[in-house]
Amino acid sequence: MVRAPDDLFRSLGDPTRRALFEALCREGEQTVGALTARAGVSQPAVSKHLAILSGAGLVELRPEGRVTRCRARPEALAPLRDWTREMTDFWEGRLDALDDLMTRMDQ
Amino acid sequence: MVRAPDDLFRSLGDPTRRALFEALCREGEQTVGALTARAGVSQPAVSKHLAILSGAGLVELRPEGRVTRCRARPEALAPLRDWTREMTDFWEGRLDALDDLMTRMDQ
DNA sequence: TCAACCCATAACCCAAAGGTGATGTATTGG
DNA sequence: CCAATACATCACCTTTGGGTTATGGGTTGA
Repeated sequence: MVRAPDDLFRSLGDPTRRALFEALCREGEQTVGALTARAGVSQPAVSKHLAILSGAGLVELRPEGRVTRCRARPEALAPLRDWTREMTDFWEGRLDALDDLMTRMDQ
Repeated sequence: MVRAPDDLFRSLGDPTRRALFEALCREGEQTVGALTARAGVSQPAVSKHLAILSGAGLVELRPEGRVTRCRARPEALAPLRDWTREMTDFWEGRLDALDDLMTRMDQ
């Protein structure tokens, strides 16, 4: 089993990166320049963040002429969803087991 | 709208903390000492991580005599689940809108 | 009571991460 | 063809974060 969620959590842990990803999800494809305009940080910072998001599979970077178009890949969130569900399931599984135990003890 | 997921992503971004949280979800309540035994880091490090997890609401610390019992609170993952769903919904919403546009253009 | 135990806190170190400005490299409009 | 544009990369700085050892404060068994 891979440590798939690791890169995801790490990438989305930074508020600037989360904001970039959110903007792309909400508003669709945008260029690096457009993202930089509202990011509140410099263009190199945005480029670096986008590279990290791209590395985690969360963003696709598509160079096109002299601009680079960026689009979100929300499918990449799947391992994260799976992980949270797994954690909750473990928890509820243990509760069920406890419940069974109590029931058997009652008899 | 609060930025609730921020603390969650940050907390779970560290592999050691993720492992602690996972252990508590899988195996239920444990003392700090028991967690330290397999954490691969020192006891102070574990205590610090647990404090962070507790701050994010992911873990409940219950001092009891001279031990401190720790249990996971998977309910705290809810904002994370909501956020991922929101991001996916935005994405699909935009796809639907695009679909509608195409349909209308076809006519 | 007192020694052993469990844990939190303090003080500190070091690597990693996020930020910047400067610069390089294609690309394109005029 | 040349100047401007868009972005990546470089070199560097500062802060943050995770790690450690040392220590202190409560709790408990002997």
